[in-house]
Amino acid sequence: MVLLCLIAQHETYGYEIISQLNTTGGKIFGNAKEGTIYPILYRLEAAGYIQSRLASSTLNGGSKKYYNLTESGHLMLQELLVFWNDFVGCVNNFVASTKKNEV
Amino acid sequence: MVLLCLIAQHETYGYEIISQLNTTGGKIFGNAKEGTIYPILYRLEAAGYIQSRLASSTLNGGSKKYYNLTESGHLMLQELLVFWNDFVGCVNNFVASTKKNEV
DNA sequence: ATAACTAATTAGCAATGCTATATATCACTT
DNA sequence: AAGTGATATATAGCATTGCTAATTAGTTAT
Repeated sequence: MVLLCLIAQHETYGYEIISQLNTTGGKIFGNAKEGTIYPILYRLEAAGYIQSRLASSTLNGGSKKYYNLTESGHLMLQELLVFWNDFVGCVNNFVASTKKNEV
Repeated sequence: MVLLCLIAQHETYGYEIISQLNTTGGKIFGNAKEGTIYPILYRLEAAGYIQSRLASSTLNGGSKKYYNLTESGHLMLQELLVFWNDFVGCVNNFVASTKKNEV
C-alpha cells in the first residue's frame, strides 16, 4: 500500500522509492533495501496494479524503470486505504482495552 | 501483539481467544480460525512470552490450556505497543501525502 | 584506473498465514 | 446406543512474504 501511495503521488522508479523511504520513512521504512522493494514492485506489476516504462540513462547511472498506477491500481489503493483504516481501528480496540491494565 | 493484549487482560485459552476474536474482532479479526491462532500461541510460548497450565475438562468438552503473560511477555507487549504506534504513524505519513491527490 | 554513486536484478532462506483435517470430551436428543 | 453439536486442541502442507546478500552495469569525478 505504501508503494502504491508513493507511485500515486508521481511517476517514480525503484531506486528513487528506496531513497525516499530511507530519508522520509521514519523508524519503520527508513531502512528499506533493494531486495525488499524490487520484488514488491514486480509483484505489483504482475498483478496489474502498476505499469512500467523504461527510460534510457540520463545524468547518472543505469536506465530507470518508471512506474505509474494503472486504473486497477487506483482502485486497489482505495480498497487498501479502507482496509488500513479498518485494520488500525480493530487493532486499537484491543490495544485500548489492554492499556488500562498494562500501562 | 493482539494475542498478547488479550492474554494480558486475563488468563485465557485458545478456544476462548478465537471465540472472542470472532465476536469482537470486527472486520479484520472476526474471522480467526484455529489454524491461525494455535500456531501463534505455540510460537509465543516457545519464545517465552506466555506460559501455559493445563486445566482438566470442566463443564463442556476437552481440557483447556490456560495462558498468561510471563515477565518477558509484558516487556515484549510494551515494545510492540511502541512499535505499533511508530508503525501507524509512519504509514499514515505516506497515506496523508497521497490522499490530497487521490481522494 | 578506481572509487563512488546511480540503478536494477535475483538466489535462497526463514518466517508467516491460512486451509483443511483429525482427534477427543462432554451434553443432549432420538 | 447412536448421533449431533458444542467445546477444545493439534498439525500437515502449501503459498506468500520479507530480508540478506551478492551480482551486474552505467556514469561521474579524482
